[in-house]
Amino acid sequence: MKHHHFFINASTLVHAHESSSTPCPSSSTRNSTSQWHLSLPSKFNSDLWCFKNSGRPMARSSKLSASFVETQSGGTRWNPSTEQIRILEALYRGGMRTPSAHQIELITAELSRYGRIEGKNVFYWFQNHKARERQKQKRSALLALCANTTDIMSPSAAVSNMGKECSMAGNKKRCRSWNVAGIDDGDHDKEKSCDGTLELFPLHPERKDT
Amino acid sequence: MKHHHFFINASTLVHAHESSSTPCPSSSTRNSTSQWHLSLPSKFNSDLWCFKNSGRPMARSSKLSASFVETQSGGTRWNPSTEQIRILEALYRGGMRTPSAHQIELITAELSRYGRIEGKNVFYWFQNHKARERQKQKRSALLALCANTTDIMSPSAAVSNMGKECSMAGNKKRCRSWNVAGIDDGDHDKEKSCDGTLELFPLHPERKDT
DNA sequence: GCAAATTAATGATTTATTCAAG
DNA sequence: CTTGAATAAATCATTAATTTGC
Repeated sequence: MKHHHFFINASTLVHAHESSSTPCPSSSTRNSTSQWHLSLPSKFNSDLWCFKNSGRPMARSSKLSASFVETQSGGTRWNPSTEQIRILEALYRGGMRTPSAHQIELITAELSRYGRIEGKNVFYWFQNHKARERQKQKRSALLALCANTTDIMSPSAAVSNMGKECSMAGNKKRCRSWNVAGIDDGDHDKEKSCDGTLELFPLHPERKDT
Repeated sequence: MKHHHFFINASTLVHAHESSSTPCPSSSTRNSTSQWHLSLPSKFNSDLWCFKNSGRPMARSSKLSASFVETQSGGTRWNPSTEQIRILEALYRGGMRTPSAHQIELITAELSRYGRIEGKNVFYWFQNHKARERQKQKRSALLALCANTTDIMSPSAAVSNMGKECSMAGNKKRCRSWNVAGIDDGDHDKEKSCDGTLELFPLHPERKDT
């Protein structure tokens, strides 16, 4: 996980000619912001941010596999070149986390010199990278913490719980019971009282430490 | 699954009471609402919510600050366990923001099963968590705006623009452009340009493909 | 050595939150 | 209370690594 160097490059940059079919919609309706129901922030909704998968159908089904996909000009997902990755990581290290539309533009422009790339790729890259860095970090933190506070009773439970909110199977079903004010989870157990004041908890189902 | 684990604790409340040197007047005036200039809802004024640091003297003296104010039972400040955090966050997500005195009682009772905890810990946790969530959000909003306007190469424009809604005004000096709020990696390489506006890239150092 | 099979990474989408404006 | 804007978390899907049998 340390070294994601992809030896792709050159092949991808074909983009230029292949984009044949309506790069960004085109013709008439370039203002269609919803071609991607992606919940992109409005700032990304300008036609600049069409994000239409470079305009192709996406043919995600037929499994044309390796046959000629590798001509990736446009049929496959973005495959960042080493240069692109290097730059993106440098930006990330520099503190960039959620680039603005304009920044994405610039970045895309710059990175396009190293292979095909679109704004959405940059956008997603930061989203994913940020999330995964955090995840990585969190995990180690939790593990450390977990080691310290074994208060959960069984390490296994603790571990499994780490990521999930209260899926502690079996043992402590009392999880859903405190859903106080609003936003109900939907899993209505008998214990739920939702009135916020009373029976916030199962009221001492068991005890477990100190 | 959220992950804002704040290891808050009660340290903050120190200031509140120490200022007047009447920690929890208690004895006679239990109805004194102002012992904590914290804007505690009146409902917290019952003696139940004296928050007298668990009944100990509280060393109301000068600047008891962090020294030992939080010397809860053991001598250290509250250190929430993972379970406690998990539960508190679940409640927060469930919509709880400012639990009533009764709710705090219940929550404290429940959480005490996972480690030492007092009502004030719960109370302050919600105060802090709410505040920090808001802060975090506001900051990212500002940053986004900042990033947008200041963009990559015209700080001036940016500044003028952001005056309108970013209170960050003056003292924020417009952040380091991208440098978000979050968990900074800390591993900054030389390429960091931190001014965010200029030299996002080496600006075309060379070319290498196509 | 080479591919099919398997696993690990990571790009792309969807879903759930948050706060606060209306 | 409802809804808009924005983001983060969770998840889906595909590509690259790698393992394995020959």
